[in-house]
Amino acid sequence: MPSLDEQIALIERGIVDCISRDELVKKLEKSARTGIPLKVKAGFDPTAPDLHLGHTVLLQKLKHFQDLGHQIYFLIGDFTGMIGDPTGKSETRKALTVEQVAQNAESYKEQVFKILDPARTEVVFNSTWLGRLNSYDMIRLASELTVARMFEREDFRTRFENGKPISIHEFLYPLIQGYDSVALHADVELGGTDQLFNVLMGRDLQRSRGQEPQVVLTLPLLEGLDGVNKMSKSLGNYIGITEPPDSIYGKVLSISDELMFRYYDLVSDLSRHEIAQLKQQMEKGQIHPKEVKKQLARELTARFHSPAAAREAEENFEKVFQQGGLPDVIPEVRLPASDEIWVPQLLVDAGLVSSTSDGRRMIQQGAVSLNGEKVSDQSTRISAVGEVLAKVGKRRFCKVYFI
RNA sequence: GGAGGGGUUCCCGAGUGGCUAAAGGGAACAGACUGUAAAUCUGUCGGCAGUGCCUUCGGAGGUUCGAAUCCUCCCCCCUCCA
Repeated sequence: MPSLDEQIALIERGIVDCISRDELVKKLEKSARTGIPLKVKAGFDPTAPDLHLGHTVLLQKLKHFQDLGHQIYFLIGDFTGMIGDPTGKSETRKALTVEQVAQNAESYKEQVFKILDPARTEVVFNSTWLGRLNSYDMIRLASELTVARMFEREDFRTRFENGKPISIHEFLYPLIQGYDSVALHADVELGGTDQLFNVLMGRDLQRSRGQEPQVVLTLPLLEGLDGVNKMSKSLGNYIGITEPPDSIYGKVLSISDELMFRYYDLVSDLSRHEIAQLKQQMEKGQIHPKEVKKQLARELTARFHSPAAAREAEENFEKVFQQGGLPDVIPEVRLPASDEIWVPQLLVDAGLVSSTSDGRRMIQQGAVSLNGEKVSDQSTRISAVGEVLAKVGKRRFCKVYFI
């Protein structure tokens, strides 16, 4: 077991808020003394079982606690998932069925254990205790806080001020999340900085029910590939941890140089010292920025796949994008043979463009080639026999077999 | 319950009878450039065998030669008053 100072240093790496540090120290001391591990909780939304790099910031921190011998509660918010979130502010979410939740949970486990140690992770569902609350319990829970307190949360306040709808039940979400901490007797809760309000709610409720309040740690939100918005599936600016090696590698390499160091800070296993060194060498011109980025891409690809897969992804990338070659794996499509086929139609059938109009546009823009020959006339027809390699833009390929 | 405001193409948002497939911005895609799928610049951005036709402006009807724009009913959202 590392010393208390070492433990705290590890825990504090990369975090934004720690409320409060004194309490954290006391809990760690007590745990060391009694040999009872701390209960560390983090909640996840059951509607999106595709974890992305942004989630791993939090998972890495959970891993730190695990490495220090503490107990992780990986909480799946299936109760709220089954109710659905009808705010409609982003996409309207549909309520999930019991089967879907179970399925998603399995998918979660598969992904999460790429990072966490299954032996020290308890996957829990908040429907276990929330499903047992009756109306009376819910109203009593709701009586424990005020509307004014709710408006402390920026999201609610701005939506209200901008005339955007807020459903009553949205006020219940922070309460429910806080109640989870009560039910689990959580010692520590982790969340993104956007969750600060919600996780603090757990402290209030624990206190009002005579429990020792949990320590709250918040982690920065990882920016998505655009470098501006937070990484999220709905914005499409994410790197999913189950994506194929080529895709992970390529996406990492596509980020800006500035964002690259943000990623290093938040998701790399390198020490702060090593990162600072890389940065310095790059600024001095001793290392090319691209090399620094490749290193990150290799590290992350290897983490979610394997070092071998990372090497292969790198070779593929260089082949395709630096030398304009072809990737090893090209999607294949079989189409019925015929005398001739209009090229835009071929592109639609091959799934390379969404409509023949789109296909014509691509041809106009000089983006289409067949067997390496650029197609310049949008009325081009080819005989539909044998096979043809169709390419749209730099990275949309399809091998078409006419049968 | 009363009064007022609003629902536009993937998103935000302009548009009050024809010149509007609908400004502008964002996203996305393509081309150039580049160490990169970054940045920048340029272009494209409803569908269709095609410069013509079809579908689109919350929904359904109606007025008109012609409607996102006018009328009727309905659905949804917001604000204020009660």
